[in-house]
Amino acid sequence: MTSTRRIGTETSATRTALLDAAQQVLLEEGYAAATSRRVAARAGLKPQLVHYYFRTMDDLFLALVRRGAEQNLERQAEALASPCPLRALWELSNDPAASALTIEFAALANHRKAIRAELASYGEQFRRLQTEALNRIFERYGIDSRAYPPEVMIVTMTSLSQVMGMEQLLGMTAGHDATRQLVEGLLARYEHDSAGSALTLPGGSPPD
Amino acid sequence: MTSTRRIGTETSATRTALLDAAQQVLLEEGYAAATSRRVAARAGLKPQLVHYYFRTMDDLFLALVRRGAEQNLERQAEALASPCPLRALWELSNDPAASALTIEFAALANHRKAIRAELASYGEQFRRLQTEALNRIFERYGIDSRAYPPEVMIVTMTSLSQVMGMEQLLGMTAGHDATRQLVEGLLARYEHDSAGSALTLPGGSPPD
DNA sequence: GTCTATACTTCGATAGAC
DNA sequence: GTCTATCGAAGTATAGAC
Repeated sequence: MTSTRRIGTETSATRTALLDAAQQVLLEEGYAAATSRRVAARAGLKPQLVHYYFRTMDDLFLALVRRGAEQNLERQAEALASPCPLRALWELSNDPAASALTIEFAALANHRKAIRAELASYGEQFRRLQTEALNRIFERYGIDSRAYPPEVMIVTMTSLSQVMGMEQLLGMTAGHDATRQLVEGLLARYEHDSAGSALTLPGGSPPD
Repeated sequence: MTSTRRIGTETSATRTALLDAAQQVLLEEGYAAATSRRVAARAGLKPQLVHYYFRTMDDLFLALVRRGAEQNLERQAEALASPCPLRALWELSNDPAASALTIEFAALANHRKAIRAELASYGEQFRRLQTEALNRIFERYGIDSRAYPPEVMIVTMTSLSQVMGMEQLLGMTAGHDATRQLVEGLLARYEHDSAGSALTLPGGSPPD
């Protein structure tokens, strides 16, 4: 039969601290460094607590994927409901920390079946919600959905922000400014930037 | 002082076997599984040989990055010199194995300074060669480089193939077909597909 | 419900034998 | 020039104490 081993509560503050620590380690040092010892050390706790609250490391990563995805689903819903949904979506997807996390999760998913399934499931959910919203938005803006389907815009925006974010982490920036300018131009055609845009402030945007 | 420890020859067949094994493990199980023991086991050799030929695991990964990049630089040069350079570049970047390797290396580079530097250096080199070639091609095809700069096309094609390749590995395909169709349509506007296209040919081209 | 003592496995790396 | 014997550190996970 299955073991009688017990497991910590989902509402425990210690559990949350471990998740936070795991996310930090993942972002700063990569998933190969996200070991039970280092995660616990980051949280100022004993390594065995990781296994008490998550049993296996896979379970910890799964919990992290779920928590992050749920947070992002909320943020995306807000973006899509905002007065400038295209721009809001673009800025949301240009969060560098999110890019870094996605890379780690993608690499992790490449050889961990459970994580791959969870990530794919959330990914499809994101894309479905985006596509539904864009269908309505394209209609509102009068964009021809047959010549330029909403899914294509979604895939393109997602790809551009993801890869440029990744390249930026490596220190590569060739072609980024020109690409951003072109995207901004397209967005401005449909959504005038009266709602404060951090990316196109007059006077030129400050470098990072 | 520096240690007197010796190191294997660059031309050794054993060394090449270890590089091949490392690449396989990286592709199939991810970089966290690419340990000296597993790489050696895949090659049918003793783990200590990894450290004899590469001293540290970082050195092994660096050698792998260099070997892969040099191979790809050659393939890209051929593509750019072909009669349909845009299509050749698109098909080259749509190699799924290359996408998988890039993800692993990117994740690896996120927390290993030496690898990040090497990857960024090669990345800039790729992009520079691509941009130079596209400048000539745009001129030949009569594309307005100011409205649509070559770097933007490079970044866009690279991003699309990279992210769609990654998503495909996860099992996500929403929006891919429509996006590919649109890209193919754009390419066909400039380059008629008389030269065999591996992606659209019935019967397909043989895998490597 | 929460945490610790402990077992056992695998890791990177070196010194030294052939 | 090539490979092996071996070490100390770090990894996951469980059984049992508070």
